[in-house]
Amino acid sequence: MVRSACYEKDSVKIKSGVWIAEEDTKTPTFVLEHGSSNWTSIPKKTGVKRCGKSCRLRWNNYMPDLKHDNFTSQEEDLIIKLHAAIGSRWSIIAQQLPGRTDNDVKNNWNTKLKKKLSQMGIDPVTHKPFSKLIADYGNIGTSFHKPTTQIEVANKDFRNYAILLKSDPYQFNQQQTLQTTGNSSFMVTKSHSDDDFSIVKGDSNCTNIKNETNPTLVDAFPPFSWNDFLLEDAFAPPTNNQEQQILFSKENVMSQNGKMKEAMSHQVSSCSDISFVEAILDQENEMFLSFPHLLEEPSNY
DNA sequence: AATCGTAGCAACCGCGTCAAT
DNA sequence: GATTGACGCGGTTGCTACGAT
Repeated sequence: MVRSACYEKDSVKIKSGVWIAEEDTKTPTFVLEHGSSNWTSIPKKTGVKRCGKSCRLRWNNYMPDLKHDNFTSQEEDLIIKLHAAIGSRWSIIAQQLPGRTDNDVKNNWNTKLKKKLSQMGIDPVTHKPFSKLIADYGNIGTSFHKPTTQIEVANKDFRNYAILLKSDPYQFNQQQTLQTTGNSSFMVTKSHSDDDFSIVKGDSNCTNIKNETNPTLVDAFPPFSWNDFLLEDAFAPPTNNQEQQILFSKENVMSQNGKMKEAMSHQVSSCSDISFVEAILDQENEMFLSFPHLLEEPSNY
């Protein structure tokens, strides 16, 4: 189905462009009084000649509790770290920054942070130093390995998130939720009083989730370093030494999946609407637990 | 003073997903 | 199962302000 995002309905001319004061008064007043359950009806009820989508966007960007001042250096650091970990998922990143919208975060990234990283010699896409990218360019084809299985992808996500947690003690003293692959999300909790943090795989609709603690994942928080913003090379095979030290080795991931599975089993009792996709992923995880050799390098056909 | 280039921000657009019919 | 409509997200564009020439 192809149609314009904002189309004319009932012969009402849809206005576009900058919002005027009158429109800015009508829409928020209506939303505050009646809620925002049906955006398409709001233009009709308020008399504003905008499409519902436009009203929603305007409301989201100008809700009363939003900040409109410049980003602090702490906020910018957090954006960089989160971008390194999960990429340009602006809505998720914005959830970690109270009072900021995804549009704010995205604009700040595009106008300031990308340049900041580039000036420091760091590629804002891969979060690697340009020098390393150039060096790696010469090695393309010799050691190319993409994460292909569900567990390997999760492994990469966890490794990135572990880097994130390692490098940011001030932000992650509370429950944090990050969406990773597919419909899944992982909730990570950490406290400053000990070095433990817990990971559970969750569903956004579920509120009663039981945690499993894993004390081995992060041992200590080193001082801040820009190196923390650099992603581990996802395509390079680990050296023997790295293989031993890596936070989320296959065994760890399998262990994690076991724990997540266990955690999820607690969830099932409280969440009746666990998705079909999650069930399929469960089956896949169970298969890999039973047949660990399947985690080995895929065959080249 | 006029022109040009750039940065920052607001809004639009297209697509994917989901729910209702 | 197919269609339709609504919502949410990320990429992109356009406008405005401001500084440099």
